[in-house]
Amino acid sequence: MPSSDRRDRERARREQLIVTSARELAETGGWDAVTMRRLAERVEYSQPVLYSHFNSRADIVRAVALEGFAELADQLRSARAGARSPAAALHALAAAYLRFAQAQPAVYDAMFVMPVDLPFAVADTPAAPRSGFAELLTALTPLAGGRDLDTLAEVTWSALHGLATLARSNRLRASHQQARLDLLVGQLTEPAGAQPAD
Amino acid sequence: MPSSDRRDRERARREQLIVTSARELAETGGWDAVTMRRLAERVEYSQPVLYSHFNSRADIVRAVALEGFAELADQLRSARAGARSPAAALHALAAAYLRFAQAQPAVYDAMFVMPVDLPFAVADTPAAPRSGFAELLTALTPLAGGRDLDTLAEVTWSALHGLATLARSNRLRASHQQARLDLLVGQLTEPAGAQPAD
DNA sequence: ACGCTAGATCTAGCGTTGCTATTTTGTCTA
DNA sequence: TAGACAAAATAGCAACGCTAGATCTAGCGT
Repeated sequence: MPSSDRRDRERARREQLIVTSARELAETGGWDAVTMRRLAERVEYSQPVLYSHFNSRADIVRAVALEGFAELADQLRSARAGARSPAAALHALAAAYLRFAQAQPAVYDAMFVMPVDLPFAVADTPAAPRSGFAELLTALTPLAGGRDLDTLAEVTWSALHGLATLARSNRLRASHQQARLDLLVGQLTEPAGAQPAD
Repeated sequence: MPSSDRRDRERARREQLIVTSARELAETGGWDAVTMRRLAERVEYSQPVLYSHFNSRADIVRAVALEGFAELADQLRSARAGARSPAAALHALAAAYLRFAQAQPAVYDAMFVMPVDLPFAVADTPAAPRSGFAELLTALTPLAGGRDLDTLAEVTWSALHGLATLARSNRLRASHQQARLDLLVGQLTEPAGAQPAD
C-alpha cells in the first residue's frame, strides 16, 4: 500500500474537474445535455473513469447541487448582513435568492427541482441545504411577531421558489419580477395573524 | 374519399386512449416510466401508431397537461363558488389547488414543471391554462384593495406552486401543509400596501 | 364475388443513452 | 529490470425516441 499521497490529491482534483464540467455543460445546454459521454470527453477521460468517482449520473447532479447550496447560503448571508432594517434584510435576501436562481438555473434545478433523495424535511437535513434555510430563519425572526417562525419560513421559501421557477419558464410576465418581489415581501412583512376562513 | 365517419370516431377514441394511458403510467411510475414502447404495449398497438397521433413524446405530455388545465379550472371554480366570503373563497381555491397537485402529481408536473413550449405569459395564453388563472383573478378581485391585481395573482399562484412542489419532494414538513396554507392566505388577505425596503 | 388500390399497421433498425465486463496500459516495488 | 497491481480504455449491453420499408387489411369498381 503506497502512501499514494500525490495520487489522492490528483484524484480529488480530477473529481472537482468532473463536477465543474458537469455544471458548465448543464448551464450551457440544460441537464439533458449532460451525458456521460460528453462529460467524459470534456474532462478528457473515458466514461468508466467517471464511474470510479461517482456511482451514477444522479450522483454527479447531487454533487453540483451541494456546491450550489454552499454558494447560495453565502449569497443570502451577505445580502442579509448588508441591510439596515429587518424588513430591508428580508427584501435583500429574497432578491438575492431570485438572482441566484436566475443566474444559475441549472444549479438551481439540481438543488430544488430535480428529484433528489437528499433528506430535507427541515430536521435532519445535511448541513449545506440547511444553512441557506438558516439564513432565512435569521432574517425572519425579528419580523415573525406572533406567527410560527418555521411555518413562516417555509411559506416564504415556497413563494420565492415559485417566483423563481415560474418566471424562468415564461409563465409569469418577465418585466414584473421586481413588482412581484416587492409585493411579496410587503405582504410577509405585515405581522397580521392568520385567519383561517372556510 | 370515403366518408370515413366511423374511422374518424375510432381514431379519436384511440387518441384518447393513448392520452389516458400515458397519464396512468405517469401517475403510477412517474414520467420517466412513460416510454413509447411501454405506452404502445399498453394501448395494444405498435409504436408507429403513437406517432400517427402525436409528433413526439413531448406532444403526448402536452396533451395530458391540457386535460389537466381543464380539470384544475373546474375544481378551482367549484371551490371558489361554494364559499361565503371573499376571504373564504380564496382559502378554498388555494386548498383546492394544493389538493389537485397532491392528488395528481404527474399531471401537475406536465402542466407546470416540465419544460413545455406552451406560450404562457398571462397574455396570449391558450384558453385552458388561462381559465385556471382567471379563477384566481376572480377570487382575488374583491380582496385586492390598492394592490395591482395581476401582480397579486402571480404572487399568489407562485406561492401555491412553491408549496405544492416543495411539499411533494419532501422539502417541507409534511404535517404542516395546512398551517402553511392558512398562514399564506392570511398574509395575502391583508390588503396592506407593499413597502419596498432598501 | 372478384382483383386492385390505398391506407393503416407492423417489423426491423438507426443513433444515442446510462452503465459495465473485459482487456489493455501504465506505474511502482522488489 | 522483471513482476505485481492499480488505473485506464475499448467494446458492448439493454433500453430509449424515432423512422424507413415491408406487410397486411379494408373498401372500391367491375
